[in-house]
Amino acid sequence: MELRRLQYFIVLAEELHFRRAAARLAISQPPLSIAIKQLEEEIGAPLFERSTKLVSLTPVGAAFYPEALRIVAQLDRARSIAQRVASGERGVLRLGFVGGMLLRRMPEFLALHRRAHPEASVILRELSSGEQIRSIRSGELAAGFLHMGGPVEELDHLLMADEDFVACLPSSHPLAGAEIVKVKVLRDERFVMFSREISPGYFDTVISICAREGFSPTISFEVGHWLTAILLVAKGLGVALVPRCFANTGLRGVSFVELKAARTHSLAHFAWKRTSSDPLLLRFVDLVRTTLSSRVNKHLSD
Amino acid sequence: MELRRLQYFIVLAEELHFRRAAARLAISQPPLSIAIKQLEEEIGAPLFERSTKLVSLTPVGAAFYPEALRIVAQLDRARSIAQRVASGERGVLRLGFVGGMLLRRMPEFLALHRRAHPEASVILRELSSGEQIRSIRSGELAAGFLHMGGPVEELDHLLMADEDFVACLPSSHPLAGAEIVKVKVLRDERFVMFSREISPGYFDTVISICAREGFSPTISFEVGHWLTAILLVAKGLGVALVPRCFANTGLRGVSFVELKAARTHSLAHFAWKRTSSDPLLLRFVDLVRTTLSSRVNKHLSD
DNA sequence: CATGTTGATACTCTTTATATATCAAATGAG
DNA sequence: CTCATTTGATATATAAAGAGTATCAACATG
Repeated sequence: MELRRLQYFIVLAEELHFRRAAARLAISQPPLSIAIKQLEEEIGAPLFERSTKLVSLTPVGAAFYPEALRIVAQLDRARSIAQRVASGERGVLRLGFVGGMLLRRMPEFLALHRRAHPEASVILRELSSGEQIRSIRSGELAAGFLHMGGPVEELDHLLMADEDFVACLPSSHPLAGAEIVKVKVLRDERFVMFSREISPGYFDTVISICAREGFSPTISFEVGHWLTAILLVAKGLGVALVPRCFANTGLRGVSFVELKAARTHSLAHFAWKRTSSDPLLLRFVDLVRTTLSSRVNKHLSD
Repeated sequence: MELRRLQYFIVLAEELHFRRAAARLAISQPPLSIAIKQLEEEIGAPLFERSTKLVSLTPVGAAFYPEALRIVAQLDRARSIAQRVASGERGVLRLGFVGGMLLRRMPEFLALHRRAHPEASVILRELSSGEQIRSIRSGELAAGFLHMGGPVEELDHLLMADEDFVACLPSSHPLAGAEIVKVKVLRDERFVMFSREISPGYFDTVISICAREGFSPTISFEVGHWLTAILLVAKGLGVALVPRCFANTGLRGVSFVELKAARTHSLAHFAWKRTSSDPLLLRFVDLVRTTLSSRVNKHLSD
């Protein structure tokens, strides 16, 4: 069953006149006669009753007409959906993120994206950086907010944040009110760390900060989520070294104190597959890039 | 947008492998590549991501796939509906009838038809014989149960009933209990008649029955519906001469008495347009014809 | 580095669709 | 009643599109 024949049928069913229908279709009359005949053969029954002076729909033709209309409508719908996905108006954007990104500019990017593409949806998955890299390369994720140790094959990335570390102390801690402390004064504290499995980069960075100051931290807890870590500190169960952005959590019971000469930074990245052609992703990358370069630092709360 | 391309797209989306998909489609691989390329041009965006070792759907292709499936499904549906209408399984049968036919075998035919074609629907319109003939010739009705004065151009018909007339008297009438009466004894009664406008054949027949007996009936009421006529008789407002089948109404207050030597019959017909090819009508004509010739006289109540 | 995949391309041939010209049947005007 | 006109169907030639064969470049594998 060819689509052209359906179009011919629809027009003829509306005109009930071969020559007029042919004119509307911008073809000559004979091919129309032939096409209708072929359609009737395929269905196995006449669709029109012809006399030299009158063309009318048979009951079969009358039943077929609305169905033919639906086919054409469905076809337009399919084309339109595909084109809207292609233009980035519509579609699904799968993004990974490590929890800390919620304290950086990620929510701002999401809000801008929603405003720019109200028909599009976003699926967020909280994953470690390593898992994100795997998922992005396999195509499971379109992009991710993560920490990259160095360049990764196939991935492009943007630097979202370059932050130094601050100490995260319970408010009850004697140093909680200090302006700035040396890392060394924390040598006898017990440390709450992100699990090395989840975030090896963070783990190693903290270890190296301490090592530079001449001690190896005593680890009381290794946790898998940043909220857990901060809460443990708030409960007085340890201290932590965290990127500065965590100072924005607003959680009670914790204080953040500048570290003297930490000299080690936390790099936050936005990364995606270089070869991807997903239009929504391309738009999102543009959005992130232009927003970052415009150096607007306001944070949208949602 | 050609349908074949859609089929190709669907198979390729499922196989994600040009050669396998081409094999499943029973074509060679190059035309498949070309067809997909054309489809992509029409949509305006790539549907597949190709590498020498891996074919995968782009987001556009993934969004297009279920829509393409729906198109094909809708197409099958359209074809199937048309074919079921063609086979008479499905469709609409528009029938006219004059009221009295409900007391003849018309309900039986309808019941048989419903049993034979449970998916088909029937639209019934109570119309005078003349209106039915016009509607059948114009195609508004497929057929009708009516009284035909004689052969009608374009129409075929079957004789459904050939009944003599009986007298319809109020139960309170002195002759109500009689076995048989002469028409002449009704000469001083007042007659309830079907309107000549609605049913000229009936009107003229009754007049001629009376005329043969040497009188002209006094008409008290002309009514448009058989129920009205019988009810008026039941209320004692007149008598009527009616085809025998009306004795089956079961209404209280009326008695039916045989007429001696009425010699005039009421012919009930089933008529349809000779040139019609509506499969449901053809089935129904067959049904009526075979049922009539099988001489089964039982009436189905529903 | 040779070999066997993959999908894309070039070219030919067949099929299909279309247009022009024409026909038979029916209608309407004179 | 006759002739011109209109209807949809048909015949034939031409142009477009589809499919097949052969081949290519890119990549993976041993």
